Amino acid sequence: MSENGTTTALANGRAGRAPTMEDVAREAGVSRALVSIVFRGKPGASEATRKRVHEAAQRIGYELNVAARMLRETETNVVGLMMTLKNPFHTDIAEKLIAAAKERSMEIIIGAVGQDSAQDSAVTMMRGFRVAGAILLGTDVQASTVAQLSSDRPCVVVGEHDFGQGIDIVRSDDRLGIRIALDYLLGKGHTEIAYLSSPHGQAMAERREAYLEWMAEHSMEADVVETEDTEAGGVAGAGRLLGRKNLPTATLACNDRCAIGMASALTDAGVRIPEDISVVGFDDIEQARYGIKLTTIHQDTDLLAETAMKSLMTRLRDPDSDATSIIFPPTLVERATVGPPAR
Amino acid sequence: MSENGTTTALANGRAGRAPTMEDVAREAGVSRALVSIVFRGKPGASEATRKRVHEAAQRIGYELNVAARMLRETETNVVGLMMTLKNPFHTDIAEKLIAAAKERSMEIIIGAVGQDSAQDSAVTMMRGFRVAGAILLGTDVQASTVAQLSSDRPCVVVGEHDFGQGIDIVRSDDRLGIRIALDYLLGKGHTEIAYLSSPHGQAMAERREAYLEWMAEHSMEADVVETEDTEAGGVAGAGRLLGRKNLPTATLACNDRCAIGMASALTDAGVRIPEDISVVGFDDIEQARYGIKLTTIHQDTDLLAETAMKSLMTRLRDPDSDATSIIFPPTLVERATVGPPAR
DNA sequence: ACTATCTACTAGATCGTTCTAGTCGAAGAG
DNA sequence: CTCTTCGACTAGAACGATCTAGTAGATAGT
Repeated sequence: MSENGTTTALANGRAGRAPTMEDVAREAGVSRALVSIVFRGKPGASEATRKRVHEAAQRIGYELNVAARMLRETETNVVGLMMTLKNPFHTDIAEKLIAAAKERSMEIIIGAVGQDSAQDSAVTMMRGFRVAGAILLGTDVQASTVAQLSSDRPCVVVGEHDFGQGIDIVRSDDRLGIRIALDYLLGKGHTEIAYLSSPHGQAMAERREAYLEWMAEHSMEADVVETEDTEAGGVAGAGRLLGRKNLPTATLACNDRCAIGMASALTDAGVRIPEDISVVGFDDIEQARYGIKLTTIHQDTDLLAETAMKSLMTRLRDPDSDATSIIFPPTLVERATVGPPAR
Repeated sequence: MSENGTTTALANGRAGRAPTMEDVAREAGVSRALVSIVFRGKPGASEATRKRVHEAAQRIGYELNVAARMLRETETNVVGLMMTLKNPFHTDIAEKLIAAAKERSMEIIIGAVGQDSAQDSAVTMMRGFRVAGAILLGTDVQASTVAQLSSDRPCVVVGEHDFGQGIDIVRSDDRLGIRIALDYLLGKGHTEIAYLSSPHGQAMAERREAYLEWMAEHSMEADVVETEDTEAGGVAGAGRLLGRKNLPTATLACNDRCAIGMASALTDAGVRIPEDISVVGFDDIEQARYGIKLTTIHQDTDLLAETAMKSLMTRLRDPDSDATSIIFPPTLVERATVGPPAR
């Protein structure tokens, strides 16, 4: 740029601008290209110069410009993660995904969707960043979301069901989970079992289906309370139950948040758990372990996260490989919310 | 680029590459610069062409390349948000911040730090993206983190205390919160009040200080249980209490997560809440409303989030304005974990 | 001594935008 | 009629990296 000696001293501190590789190169007495090589850890530089470059960068407070890198790079190591911040099951998996990504020196950018799921903005963000791949945490992943993303890059959906070919799925066996819970309740002697259902997403639909199927198989009367998969939904569901002449002896909720809300509202109304009514949840979020000590269906978030990342890496390496559906069996974890039926 | 008629038909679909503004321009029959004007919503294009450009973009599936925009743009509208995904208080504020950002058509990128707080990677990310400003959610924001970020852009710290000049602070009055809680317990007749303390961060230090101060003022014997500000920390704290000859009549925890963990462990041990011991938390996270129904010190997350965003916008508009510390008074919310002392 | 191979390094093109400095034609002012 | 102003539009430089295609010098094989 400025090649005259007099300005050189000022040149590395262009007013108000962050230093660039050019500045580092000048400081270290090498070319810009070599600085790039050093920062990418690619072969082609001696140990001595690597050290010199890093020191120079440190000295002038250089930080790599991610935008410039992303623009030029032919293959990116950024993957997008769509999730709901307020969903503990999501944050649990997300934290593990981030760790898994770091191990593979991948970057994760988070596309947060609100409770009211503005999935479009997450899609726009990921497409805008040209992420190499995407991991979508259910619940209620829209087919259009998947379609828009998967046309240009591999996608793996965690916790939701079918989205046509080319989409990797990693999830727990929701049907099995529900059956395990119901078998367990039956073993305790329960025959009047209500189910708190959520209208959101395929996983929730399958849980509901599995409940109906099992109840039919056992010639029991299905008792579905339609509500939401949140604490507030659980409270609403409890309200519905309390309005009846008599309560079921047990309830199975579509997830832990709903179970926790319901249990809380029931307790408020003077209904004792598990003496008067038993409650089972689904997911085994961290909060299920405290306070209420919820008996629930456990999903292995470590396994889910690690597998999701592995699936994505496989597809990134070999984009034409077949998409896989990996389904893990959930397990029951007994805590304190189930007892024998009251009547 | 290719100016010969024969390849034109193929040119807009360069194999494997996402369409660019150039492609949109060709499709709409205008220049690349005009497409840019349209996408930025800047004046300089007629309504008719705006429509034509948008339709062309839609038709060929164009999505703006964020990296290229960020690289070229002189002033960015991206702000960084550092937070802990697994901290419900953070996710609560984060969700509101995201909404507040959207209203102002700002973008937020999340730098997630794990429980074990790897704040450096969040700093690297934000500096790498050249964010215009940063919002840092405590707890335990390191001074070095703030220093590195604030040298190049305005920073507002939410929930933590002093970081020297130039740093905006938005927080609740922790000292007042603790005093309100203790006054309330005293009003109920409690004189043996233990405090579960966390070593992380300035806010926690101030809460602890305020407890010691208040106890001294009231000539009561301070009883600090050193633990962590998580559910597991609460369990550990309860264990410590249960190991004693007799329990205090009330406990105040450094935050709700800790209170919930403690309450859970106490209940497991057969200690009734609030009959045998009273429990007060701090923060009023959503989970405090369910199950345990924790009496706690409420922080207004709506207000905190909105104010943080406002402070940041002010500083972005006028970087030389004085940094402000905005401190809100917290309030007590009575639920079900406090009663008169057992003895 | 001649060629081949390897390591260390560099110049210049390139990624897809935004920004700067215009051009062109129509409308309005005198 | 000329001069200015304005709106609509465009060409080309710039942003800060990575990538391609090299060069120079050392080492080794024949």
